[in-house]
Amino acid sequence: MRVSKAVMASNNSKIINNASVLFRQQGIDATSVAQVMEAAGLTHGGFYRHFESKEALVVAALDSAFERLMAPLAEDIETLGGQAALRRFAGEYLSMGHALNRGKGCPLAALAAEADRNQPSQKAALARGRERFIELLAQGLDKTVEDKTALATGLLSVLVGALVMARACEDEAAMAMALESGKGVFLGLVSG
Amino acid sequence: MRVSKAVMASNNSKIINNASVLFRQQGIDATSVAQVMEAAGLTHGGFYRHFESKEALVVAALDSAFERLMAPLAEDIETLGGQAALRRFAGEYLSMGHALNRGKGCPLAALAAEADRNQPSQKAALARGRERFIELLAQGLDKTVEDKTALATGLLSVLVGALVMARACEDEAAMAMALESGKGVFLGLVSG
DNA sequence: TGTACATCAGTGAACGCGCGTTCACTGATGTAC
DNA sequence: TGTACATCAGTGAACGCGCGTTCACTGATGTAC
Repeated sequence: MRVSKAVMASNNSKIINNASVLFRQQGIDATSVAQVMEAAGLTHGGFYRHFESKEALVVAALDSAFERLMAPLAEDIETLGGQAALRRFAGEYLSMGHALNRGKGCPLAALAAEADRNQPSQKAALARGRERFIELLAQGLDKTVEDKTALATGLLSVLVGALVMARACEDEAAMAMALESGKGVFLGLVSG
Repeated sequence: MRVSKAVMASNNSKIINNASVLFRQQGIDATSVAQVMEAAGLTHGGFYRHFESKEALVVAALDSAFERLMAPLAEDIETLGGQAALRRFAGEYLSMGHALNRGKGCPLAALAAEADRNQPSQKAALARGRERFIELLAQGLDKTVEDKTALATGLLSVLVGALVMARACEDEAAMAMALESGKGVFLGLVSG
């Protein structure tokens, strides 16, 4: 039956949040609309009162995941200063916790390869997140850096590459080495 | 009807090669057995004379893709020497051609995130390729490098990360910057 | 080398299944008076 | 503020579809004599 506007808004958030986690954990194609709705405590039939299609949900889930990943970095840049914020962010991004918890992690590492191949709207959401990410990293760089965007682009590649490779490891020692080597490269580049 | 052993072996190769390309182009889940068989000029029913399951084909296709990617590097290390071979390899790996041609490119960049989530045999094939890749890169490093495996691990992250991020770009300028910045980081690390 | 026959690679229809999406229905919500 | 009613969020069955896999069948291959 009909629910109040407040409940519907809450359900909408639940759908997006659960989808965001499930997509990153299992992949987009491997996650069904019914599964997302069940995780949100609803039945699958009601999905289309919230989104026009699964594709629209994917875009909303990607945007939400990017927002949650980057908000803390944006805040840290304000409060701690650029360099300290970048170092702290890299420490968290390249942590075992992040490598072992895809569902709450970086959407680029989890979904770039898949979303890339999907509909243009998904590829666009991905490219949007990637650009905001680079802007934010560039913002944290020292003023003396010549081409901030170029360096930030390189930093992002290091972060994403190290995380993806860490997750491709079968033992924790190799995983730790992938993360550590990435951290070393990142810090070396930031310090100049 | 029955075909000769030679024809069957040729068909087997065609199945693996076409699967290898299609998986990288479209993703594993998004590529059907029927599609692979059609690309090989066969009908889907005969698939199970060649492989026990789709999963077994995925493993064979991954192994084949890694072999084709790394064989030229192994050869170059022998003939050109380590440093020159690594520089040449990075130039090809981080080229627009590679970024635009997923189907014949690096299986780590195309499939790491997806194969990781699939059955253990697929994750193992991926980890196997990753390890061989690191060994080969380490082999190309200068003798003065302290921890070759650690550095090679970092190099691989840079390669894969830059390629994945380049493919996530919507315009070619951003794509070129992602590749170039990755190349810069890679060469800086190799030169010490 | 020639013949008779068992083998089995490839065919194409069929299977059960889960997918994204649609729809008639329900009943609480929100609104007009 | 109270009442009558239109709206619409959520339900659960149903849709067509493509998937991985199975199977009876075909007829050329490979082998035993």
